[in-house]
Amino acid sequence: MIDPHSGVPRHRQLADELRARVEAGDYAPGALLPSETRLSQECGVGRGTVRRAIGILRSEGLVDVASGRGTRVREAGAPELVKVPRGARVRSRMPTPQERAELDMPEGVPLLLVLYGGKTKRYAADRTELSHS
Amino acid sequence: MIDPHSGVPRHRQLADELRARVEAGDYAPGALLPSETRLSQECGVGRGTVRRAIGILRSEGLVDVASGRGTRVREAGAPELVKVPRGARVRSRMPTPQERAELDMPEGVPLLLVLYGGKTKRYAADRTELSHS
DNA sequence: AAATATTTGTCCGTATGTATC
DNA sequence: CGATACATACGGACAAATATT
Repeated sequence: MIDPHSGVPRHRQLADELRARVEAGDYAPGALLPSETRLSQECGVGRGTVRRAIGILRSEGLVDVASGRGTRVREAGAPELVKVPRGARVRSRMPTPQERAELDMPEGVPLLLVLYGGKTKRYAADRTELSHS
Repeated sequence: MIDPHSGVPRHRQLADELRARVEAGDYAPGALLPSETRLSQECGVGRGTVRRAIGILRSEGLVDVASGRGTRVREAGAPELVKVPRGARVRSRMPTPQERAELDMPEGVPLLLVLYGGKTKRYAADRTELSHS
């Protein structure tokens, strides 16, 4: 449960708790989490605190939140394999909102950047795996 | 400036505005952004709204917030080059809090995962560039 | 089809604590 | 010490999206 005097902020405690439940399979992929109001009541914290906790899981790419529907554990799809040419460089960073829109990426998912010959190719990291061969 | 009637939430408008200023070099890397109270006054929004906007930039890895000091544009350090063996696979995702601590990563920075021979090596994406040669 | 309930999204105001200058 | 600035947290109020009846 949440301990207000532990020194750890409550929204972090709650995020840790929910993350543990997800990783333990307590909430399966695709399953709905309890509503914000419910979690607020059951955990004895304000709704804003619940939203912050869920915001953390969102930015970690662990859950998907949809207005009016609720919060679901994100399902991991099999990644597409992309071959990278020899000598290419690979980096990673979070996408700009524009890139997110263009590649139709959910929140909390990083970009994979392949730099080669002065050009840069972008891939959504939740759908892509790079291989060099 | 911020238009309360544009349909776009104010904290998003402000985040877009600040991001644009950063990318335009208006706030240089290492420079301090205006304080939350200042932004709040100048933009005519609540301080909570300012904090949410800055929170977005934080999760994008664009700025660093330090208690009592202010909000700074993150400086991009020269990345270390890591060589990747042939046949290895590369993925990327956001780190768990534990991984963040172990690798001493700031917020909003993804992980680079190199999978090779059943093992997985982790790198902080803001300090690492992968190459195969 | 329509009304209602549920759930998330936004915004505000306020209060308290902690770190820095 | 005081002033400034960020961090956390709560509460209330609506709005918007979706689900349900």
